[in-house]
Amino acid sequence: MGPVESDDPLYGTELTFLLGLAFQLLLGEFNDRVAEAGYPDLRPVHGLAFQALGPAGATSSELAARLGVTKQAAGQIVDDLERRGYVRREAHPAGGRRKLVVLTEAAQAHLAVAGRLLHGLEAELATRLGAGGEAETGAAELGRLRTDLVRVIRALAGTELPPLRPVW
Amino acid sequence: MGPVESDDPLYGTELTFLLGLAFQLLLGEFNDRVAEAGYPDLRPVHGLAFQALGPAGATSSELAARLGVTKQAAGQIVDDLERRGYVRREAHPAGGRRKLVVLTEAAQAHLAVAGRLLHGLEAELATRLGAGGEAETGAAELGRLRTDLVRVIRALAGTELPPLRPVW
DNA sequence: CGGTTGAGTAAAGCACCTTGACTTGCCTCT
DNA sequence: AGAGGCAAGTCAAGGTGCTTTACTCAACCG
Repeated sequence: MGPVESDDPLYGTELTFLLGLAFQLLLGEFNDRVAEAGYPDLRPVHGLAFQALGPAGATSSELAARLGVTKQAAGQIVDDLERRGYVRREAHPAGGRRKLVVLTEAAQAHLAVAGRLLHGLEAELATRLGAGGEAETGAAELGRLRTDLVRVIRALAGTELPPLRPVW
Repeated sequence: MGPVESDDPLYGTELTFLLGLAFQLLLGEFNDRVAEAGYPDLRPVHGLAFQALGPAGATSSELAARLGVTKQAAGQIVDDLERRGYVRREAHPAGGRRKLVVLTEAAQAHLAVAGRLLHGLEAELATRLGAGGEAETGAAELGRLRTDLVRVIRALAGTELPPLRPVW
């Protein structure tokens, strides 16, 4: 039988530290799998950009606001993704200097793959958690964790959520 | 009565995203308070360095290993902290080229303040969570969250924990 | 029409880290 | 003792990903 978590030295460490470590480990594992799945040079911010653009596309200034970066930084990200065939700049229906940045099929394929990988990873995690021999299933534990995290986020941020940014 | 979290649109988002957002919000709040408490230019990595050095001090190569960076980067951090009076380089008892990096009283005072701020923040969070009107107290919820996080971390990393690094 | 607004871009700077190359003190092996 | 190796520390250069500053260009509005 493994260590009981209340005996684990980790249990006494700061909540912030635990959150950071869990996030880092999960994101790192996800990123490794994304790389293995044929996207070695797509960083998490690229996936976030794909999500922020969405099926309808957006201008790069809108993208900047959604990612929480300057419009210059967003422009560089779009340049990079365009060069690699993940987005196109099209004429914007509203005219002006505006350009509509839209996802190519390559980006949509990546989104689908990334979604599968995320869910697969979470399912694996549930299995590993459930294998401890406790009465509770891993899936139930992850559901509870998710609920608690949502409550913490709402307590800290209210209804308006900030963009997820690289942490320090 | 506030929104029930299973109705919250956040509930459907990825676990990784929730972890990242919770971490970012909590760390950001902590960092703001550290700045207000008189340490406007101490970043989280500096606090981690203080913890990694500990009461006995360490060489900068040891510090590098504990922070998960190159020894050059650790050397720069030590240079910076030394210039600002938070650490001193002393002769190492084991001799050689080694130098023992030790905390000054300023750093120890900072560690004490940071510890108070972290615990205060967590206590506030517990109060806010408990104010929802549910049967469960905020402190109980945070204890459960902590337990779940420890289990997730152990499932992903095993017994050897990697250093906490900036995330992407 | 002149002025303002806002999207996009270009250039430079900066924070923070890496890789590469080197010096220096000690230890080991013959 | 002397040669070689090893590990700590340090210089120097490079690179990434962002910001700040400054500009151009298109539409709108009085």
